[in-house]
Amino acid sequence: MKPRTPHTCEAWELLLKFFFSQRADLPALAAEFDLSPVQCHVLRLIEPGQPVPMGRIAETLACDASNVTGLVDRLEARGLVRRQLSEEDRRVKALDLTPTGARLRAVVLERMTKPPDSLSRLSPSEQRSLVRILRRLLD
Amino acid sequence: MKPRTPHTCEAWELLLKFFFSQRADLPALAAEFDLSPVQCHVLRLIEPGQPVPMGRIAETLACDASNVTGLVDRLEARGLVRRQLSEEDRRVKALDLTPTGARLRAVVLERMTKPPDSLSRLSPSEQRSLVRILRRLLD
DNA sequence: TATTGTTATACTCTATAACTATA
DNA sequence: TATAGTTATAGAGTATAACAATA
Repeated sequence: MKPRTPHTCEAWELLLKFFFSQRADLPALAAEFDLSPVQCHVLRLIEPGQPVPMGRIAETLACDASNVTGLVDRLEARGLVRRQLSEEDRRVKALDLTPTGARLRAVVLERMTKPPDSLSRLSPSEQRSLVRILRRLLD
Repeated sequence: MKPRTPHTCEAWELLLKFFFSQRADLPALAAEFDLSPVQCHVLRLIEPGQPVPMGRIAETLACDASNVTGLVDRLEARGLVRRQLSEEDRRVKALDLTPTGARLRAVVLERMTKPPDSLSRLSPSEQRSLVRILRRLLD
């Protein structure tokens, strides 16, 4: 009896392999901006003008809330983010980008979203298929 | 004038999004075996019976060689890996798995390569396309 | 001289536990 | 009592620089 989805495991193995092959670039990329990979991640999570509660950052990073304190301390010391007290619930502190932070975020994202050469080498039709499949994957 | 590969950036954005959505699971997965994500990575890089020079680990991890010393110290203290002096070049120390390490590696890999549900939900033909494209990507 | 791995040092990331202020 | 964030503490990952042994 054949399994119903014989290619699932292979697809996952290939994705992992691709993931690991790209992973090595992230620290160097972050370092270009004097950021750690996690700091990049945090910057990415805050869209300008849309403050995010600190607890939500911890949740998305899947880390303890206490880490976010130090993480934000460092970003705030560099003038990239601001802590805002929430009106509704005064326990909550929401993070917003400073103008400097918003500019840096834009540059970092621009740099991060530059596709690797391997992707550019795919044919247009392969790229279209990949986009279609990834959209389904992320639903 | 249209760019030649209009879907490249979108494909990359989607891949990044997928990576980040999966990334959060790795620390928890590693923790199931009392390993850090990087320790998992190192275990993964050593195939049983095929010793790997420490320098090659540093290279693959894209980190400084000095980190590998401590990393391996901890794995060795747990009886998972062994340092072997190379015959040809006595400066080189090659890493090999102990029987315990080889067993743990197998279990970790088995667990890591279990595809996420989102992948299983793709149709067989979508999975075949994905595999084909990823193979090209990794060439 | 150059290279492999180690040591010393400093900083960041991470978790746990105890704490403060608010709900 | 419960929750959001902080502080204190400890362990692990990371880089730089100086070092030993070997090439």
